[in-house]
Amino acid sequence: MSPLKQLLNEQLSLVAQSLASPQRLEILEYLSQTERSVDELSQLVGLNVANTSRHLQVLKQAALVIVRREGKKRFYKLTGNDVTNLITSLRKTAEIHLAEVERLMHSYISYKDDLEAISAQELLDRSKNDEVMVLDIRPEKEFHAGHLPNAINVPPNELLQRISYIESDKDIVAYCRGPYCLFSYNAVEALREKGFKAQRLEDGFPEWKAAGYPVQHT
Amino acid sequence: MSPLKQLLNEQLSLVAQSLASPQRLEILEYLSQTERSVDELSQLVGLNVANTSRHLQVLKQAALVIVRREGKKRFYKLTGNDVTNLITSLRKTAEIHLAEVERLMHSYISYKDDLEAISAQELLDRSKNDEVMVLDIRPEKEFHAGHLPNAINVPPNELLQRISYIESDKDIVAYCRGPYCLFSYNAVEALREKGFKAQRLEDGFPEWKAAGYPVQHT
DNA sequence: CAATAATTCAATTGATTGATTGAATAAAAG
DNA sequence: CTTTTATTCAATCAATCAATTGAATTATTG
Repeated sequence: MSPLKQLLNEQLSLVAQSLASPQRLEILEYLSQTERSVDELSQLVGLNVANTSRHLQVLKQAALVIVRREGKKRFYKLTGNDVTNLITSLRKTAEIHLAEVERLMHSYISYKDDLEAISAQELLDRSKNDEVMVLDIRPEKEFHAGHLPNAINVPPNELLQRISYIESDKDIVAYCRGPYCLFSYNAVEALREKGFKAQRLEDGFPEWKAAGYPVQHT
Repeated sequence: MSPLKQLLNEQLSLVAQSLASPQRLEILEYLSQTERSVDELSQLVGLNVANTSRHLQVLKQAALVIVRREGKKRFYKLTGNDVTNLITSLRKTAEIHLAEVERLMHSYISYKDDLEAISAQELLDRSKNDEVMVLDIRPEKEFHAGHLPNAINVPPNELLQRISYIESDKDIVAYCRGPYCLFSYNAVEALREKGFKAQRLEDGFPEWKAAGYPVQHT
């Protein structure tokens, strides 16, 4: 191997190494929604602060996250959309080729086949003609950190109450954190029971944003 | 972490783990050109056969490669274009954010800034009007496993002789194995010295193919 | 100075494990 | 039955080293 390739590949393998941990992948998942402080993350992923901090150092060294300081807290966020793309790419590859992943997806998300999803482009087209109502099924905080244009936030824990108030003759599209997030599945199921025409967005908010589609901040 | 996410992330981390090795990354680089037998690969990357075989098992377990048997030999190839995309994604992320990678790129490829490259889409547009001559600077074997439409193969070791025979008033675009391959840089440099108007294609053949652009087999 | 937030340190656990090689084995071809 | 090709096995060397935790430390705010 040429010395250049050797050195470059060592760097790449370092980045890959930083992704080779279920805990860190989960941290990145939370960060792909919005920036978070260390102790917020430590609660979300269920690790203690010291350990969480350690994992974040590893990700920082691989240049996947950066820190911002604000008062006593430090907020970590992804270094860019390309990080989301990288993880999406990793997921897609695993999903396509790893039988085990397919099996898992099906055993947990038996809807997957039934509720065929709408693509980002399709949603965008239909939105232009004001044909659809878009629901963001994520906690309020993540919604405010960025969401689809004209999306209405319905936090997952308020789903059932809120659905009763919905009045619309438009089709409904729901999305949430990403392909492995169950919020939007639950929402679509509940909406259909109420008689609405509802569909899931193929991917979640991070993928939408990373693909360069418009994002609104409210 | 929910049991589903836990299990899925364990699978993803397995795939990432398989990428966390300079040797395996190099193997994948060679496989992204065309399928290869074990001993062919072992020579290319400079590892003995047993060791190369072991690395290939790891990649196979991560579902990044598959084997085809033909007589006494076993040919390994990537499971799909998404694998190339995954590696491209990994590279892009490292390139954008890791200072070390940038430094390496610049110290070895000082041309990078000078010889600004042409994008895939741009090349395709200009090709339609028959404005450009496309050169494939890779070994003959890789060329025959697939190349850009109407590309002319100029193996790197024959570069200097072959250039003397080129007669053309069209602009020339050269490409090779990928962004870290130096063949096309050398070609462009040599061509310019001869007075041609020559440019590099931004990425190499694997990226072209993975992006879904047309591929020709000769 | 006290309280809060996060990092760093030292130590433990637990695990591996990861790359590598020579030798044995298997599978196919002639 | 021999040759070729690749896999698998057993063993070695080399590391690590990775995740985790409690305690000490640093930095900031009030």
